[in-house]
Amino acid sequence: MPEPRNILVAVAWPYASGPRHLGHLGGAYLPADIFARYHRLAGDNVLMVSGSDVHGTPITVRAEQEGVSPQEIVDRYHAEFLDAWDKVGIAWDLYTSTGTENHHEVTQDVFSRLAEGGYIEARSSDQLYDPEAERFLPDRYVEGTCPHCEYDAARGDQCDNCGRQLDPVDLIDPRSRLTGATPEMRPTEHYFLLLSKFQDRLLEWLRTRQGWRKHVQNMAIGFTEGGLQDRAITRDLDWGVAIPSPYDTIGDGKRIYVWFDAVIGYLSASVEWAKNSGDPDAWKAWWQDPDAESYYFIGKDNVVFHAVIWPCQLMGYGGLNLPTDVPANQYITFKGDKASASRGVGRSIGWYADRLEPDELRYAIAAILPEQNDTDLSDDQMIARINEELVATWGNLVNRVLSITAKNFDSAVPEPGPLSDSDRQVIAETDETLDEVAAAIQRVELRAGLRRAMDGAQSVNAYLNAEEPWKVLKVDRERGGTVLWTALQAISGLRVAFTPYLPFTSDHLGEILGLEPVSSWGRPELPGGAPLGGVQPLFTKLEPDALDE
RNA sequence: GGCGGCGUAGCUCAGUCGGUAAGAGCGCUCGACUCAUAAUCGAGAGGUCGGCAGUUCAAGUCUGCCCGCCGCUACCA
Repeated sequence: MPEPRNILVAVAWPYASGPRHLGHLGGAYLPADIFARYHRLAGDNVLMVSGSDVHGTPITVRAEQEGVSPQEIVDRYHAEFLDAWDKVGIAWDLYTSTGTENHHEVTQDVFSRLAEGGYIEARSSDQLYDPEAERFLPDRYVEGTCPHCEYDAARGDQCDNCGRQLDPVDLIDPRSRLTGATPEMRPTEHYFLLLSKFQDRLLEWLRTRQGWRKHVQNMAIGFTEGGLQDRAITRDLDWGVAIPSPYDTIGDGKRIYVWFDAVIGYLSASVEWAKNSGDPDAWKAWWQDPDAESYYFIGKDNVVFHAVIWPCQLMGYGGLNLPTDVPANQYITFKGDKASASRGVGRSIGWYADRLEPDELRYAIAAILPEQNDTDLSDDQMIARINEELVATWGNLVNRVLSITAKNFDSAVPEPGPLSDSDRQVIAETDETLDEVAAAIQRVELRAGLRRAMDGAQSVNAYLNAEEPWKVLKVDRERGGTVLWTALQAISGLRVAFTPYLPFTSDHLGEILGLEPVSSWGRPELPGGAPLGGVQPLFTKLEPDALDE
């Protein structure tokens, strides 16, 4: 057995400003879960963390629109996310939020350390100020008429009508979203992260990464080559992590802004997990041991934050591991449109989880993970994949073997006679399948891994068609029983290969076969004579209208 | 506008360093089987690899231009 590896599975922090949809599930949460489940079975020490991102202006804007506190918005969606992870089986070691005291402390520590290292400094700039509310306004708090399309409710950062990036000073007839007052420019002081100081080191690091997805590496290198600009990390807000002493002297009503603290969540969540585990230093095995590995599962819109800015923060802090890989996914689109909860494209994870068995949902998404390209998905395609691949190939294989065995051998594993070459070959192929699925998952080629497992199931179906045990049993009971014994061994192996993808039915199948939950990456042998549970389908075939509301 | 990614069979996608005759799954057609959730297995049809031009003995792969989609463009994260 190889030495266990310490593997940090860091998953994008969902923004608690609205429901998350299948694009998020396929972009980050499901691939991370598959990857983490595999490594746990392979005996590695996995720490998989994430949490709800509770800061940022979309949350405060929404709260003001609804007339509630930001915390109420956050609590609502945090609870929804927890429910979704439970239903879909996303098995976190810790799912927390950026609203914890621990997160604030860790963020402040990172801030202070970077400031001590000379990587953060205060600068003054002119910002829009609301004279009635007596506060500075983030871009999103300013609205007005878009200079491009004349849409009259364009936000200061972007026009929702024509989609263009805006600068709030370009807005025609700008007004404060708080009071309607006309904003004026006033000087204000903020802290800047001096990204420019990391430019050369970062570029050298990015250029030497091995095995990264091409689009991720190129995007990060291209962005960095364009010149890293120092970037403000505080805002005139009262919702966010407080600026730590002695740096809290640049004026009232300022907080550390969300993009700086959100990525720190990976570290703070690891620290929180360690505290909970009873060993407050336990997180160091994933962050300070140079042999530890870290994989960041995110969508492609987040590449710059995870492959450029977060590594800079880590370099500046010192002594912490940089990402081993950032296997960012592209997008799942729905009939060509990017999924977007705010635009009503693509329904929430919970909506699907209420209508599909969790493993059916997991299969439908895992089979089309957008690892290289944007991938289009529709409800009809999901149903077709579930029925025609998952149910027909894997579900039916299990069902047909268990059915014949139950009828002919009184629901027990048959005692095998001498094995033929074809018997040995099917079992050997199953073991190869396990190896190849493992290799694919380690390369974070999760679609390919699932495909390989399905190929394994097809091989066993072909073996059964060739051996025809239902005929053989009528003339040679021992030989027929040997074929079924062989098929059961193969199913036992394939079950393990499918476990990272289909954990619920893996457990169910284990109960039927009289096996413990899968705990290692290898094929458990089913001894002749072992009792089998009742025959029941692993999956239910879906009606064509199963997702029609 | 600038930077990056992508465009391959009806659908969803693989194609490494340029190299037999372009691949998979699903769908479709035909055949076999009838243990199994009308499931399974086998065979087959189906592609001017977005377009044009170029480099090369050889281009899906390299170069240029064009068309289309997506992301980033530093106050969404």
